[in-house]
Amino acid sequence: MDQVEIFKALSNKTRLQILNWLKEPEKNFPEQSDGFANGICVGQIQQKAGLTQSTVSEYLSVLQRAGLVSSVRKGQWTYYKRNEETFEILSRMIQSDI
Amino acid sequence: MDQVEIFKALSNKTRLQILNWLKEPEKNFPEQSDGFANGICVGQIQQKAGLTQSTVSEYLSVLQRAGLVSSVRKGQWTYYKRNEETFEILSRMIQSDI
DNA sequence: AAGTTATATCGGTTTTTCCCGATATGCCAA
DNA sequence: TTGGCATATCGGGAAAAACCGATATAACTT
Repeated sequence: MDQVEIFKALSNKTRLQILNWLKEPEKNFPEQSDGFANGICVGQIQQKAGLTQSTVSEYLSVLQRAGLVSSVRKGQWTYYKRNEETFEILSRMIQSDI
Repeated sequence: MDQVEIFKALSNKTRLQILNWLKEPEKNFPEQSDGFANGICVGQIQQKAGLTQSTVSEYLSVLQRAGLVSSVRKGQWTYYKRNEETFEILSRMIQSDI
């Protein structure tokens, strides 16, 4: 739980948007046809973000290293979803630690 | 209340330390002889941070632009203190917005 | 007015971040 | 096993951040 790493991950407009989109996958990624239980795959996120595939892939691993999302590989797809526990811890950390 | 600006301000170890020191001014800045009501002056913070005066001054204005601290000028000193309201808003923002 | 002290700002070097295109890897299908 | 698709990684150019030393400003002192 590296504070600086978390705040760096959150210091980017696109990454904040991605996290926000992942709060309501059904609403924000209606194109995804294979359910939402695993999360959302990189391609869907990339399309919505309007940045290149490499950039979005990199952004997602920044978020993952910070513990803000988790990923599952299924076949050729990697699905990302929010890790709500980290947000709760972070919120409490701001109230008590920082 | 610019989210990215706040998170950038928090993305630095020294700045996080400064915010933490300012939680308990009496404990962390016992050298300050003129009371704590106004906050802590730049020189005290600089000494504790071990960075140059210009760097610490710059850091404090980064924190101020993000709304995390406020400052008062008194004579030749500028006193900084935490702006607790921003931390509360931030904590809630993480629970609901982000 | 001239000197001293506290802070802010300016100009610069080094490191980090942003974002890209190209390439590698992993998985599936024919 | 060849080809295609999804994702990851690599190398790099441009912009921003992390510092610094030098200088400016502002206020106080004598």
